[in-house]
Amino acid sequence: MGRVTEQVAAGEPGDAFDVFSRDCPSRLTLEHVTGRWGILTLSALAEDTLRFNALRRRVDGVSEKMLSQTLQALERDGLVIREAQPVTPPHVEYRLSPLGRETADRLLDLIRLVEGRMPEVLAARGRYDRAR
Amino acid sequence: MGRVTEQVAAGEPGDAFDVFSRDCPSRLTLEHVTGRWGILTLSALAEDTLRFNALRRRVDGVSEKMLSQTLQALERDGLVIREAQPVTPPHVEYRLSPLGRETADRLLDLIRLVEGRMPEVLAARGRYDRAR
DNA sequence: CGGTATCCCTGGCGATACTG
DNA sequence: CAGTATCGCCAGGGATACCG
Repeated sequence: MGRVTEQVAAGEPGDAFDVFSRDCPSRLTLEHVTGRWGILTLSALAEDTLRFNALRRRVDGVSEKMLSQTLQALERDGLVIREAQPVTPPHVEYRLSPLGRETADRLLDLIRLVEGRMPEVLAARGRYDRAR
Repeated sequence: MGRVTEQVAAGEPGDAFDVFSRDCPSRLTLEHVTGRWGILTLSALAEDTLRFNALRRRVDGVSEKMLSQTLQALERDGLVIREAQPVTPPHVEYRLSPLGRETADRLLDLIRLVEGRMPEVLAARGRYDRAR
């Protein structure tokens, strides 16, 4: 189930890029998307097209360097589109590509679930910690 | 939008745990879930209840230490249930809690999307790299 | 404004060895 | 089998300074 090594049956195209195998490129992309700053960046851009510093304010705690790196990785993977207008002062906007939007939708689903169930999580933590 | 600091309006319970703010506990849980090994562990357990070493084999590349740490964090957050039978040799099974299953479902959605769109991603990378 | 370059250091992580 | 303990590396990431 899901462990195709050589060729892919037509109709199951996903199996060619199985994230469960160590050096599949899909694992790297998944890490860009679900990384500490990637997930928050994509989710922020799902709400709005944003400029660099606006994004930096929205993603609380991210450094300039990490935001820059994150955006570059996401742009390279084709999830984020960078639009620079050659004016002074510079004006650069970041927005989601169609694929970026589909990805962000999934991430938002996940975030909403986690946020909404935090009371349950906190209760579980209490029980776990008390048990030792 | 989404930035409640003190109290929550009834009917918008998610906003109490906004992942966008730096020290919200939900951000930590989200990192456990979407972390490098967390996402793969949860996804593996979505297919099957698994024992430690079976899990280790399924999540290609994970070390014993990291798998152990990952499982502890997920158990503490109430996403994974650890069931130990006191026999020799030890027999321990890991499975998803109801919340763990809901979470894993979202992760699988995301994984399937990324896996299925890798050709698109790879093409974007090619374009990006050629442009410099 | 929108970044890149540099420095520096912590802690994430792998490797190895050991235990019940 | 199912882990814990210990060590040590190096890359992820923060802080700061600087550039177009």
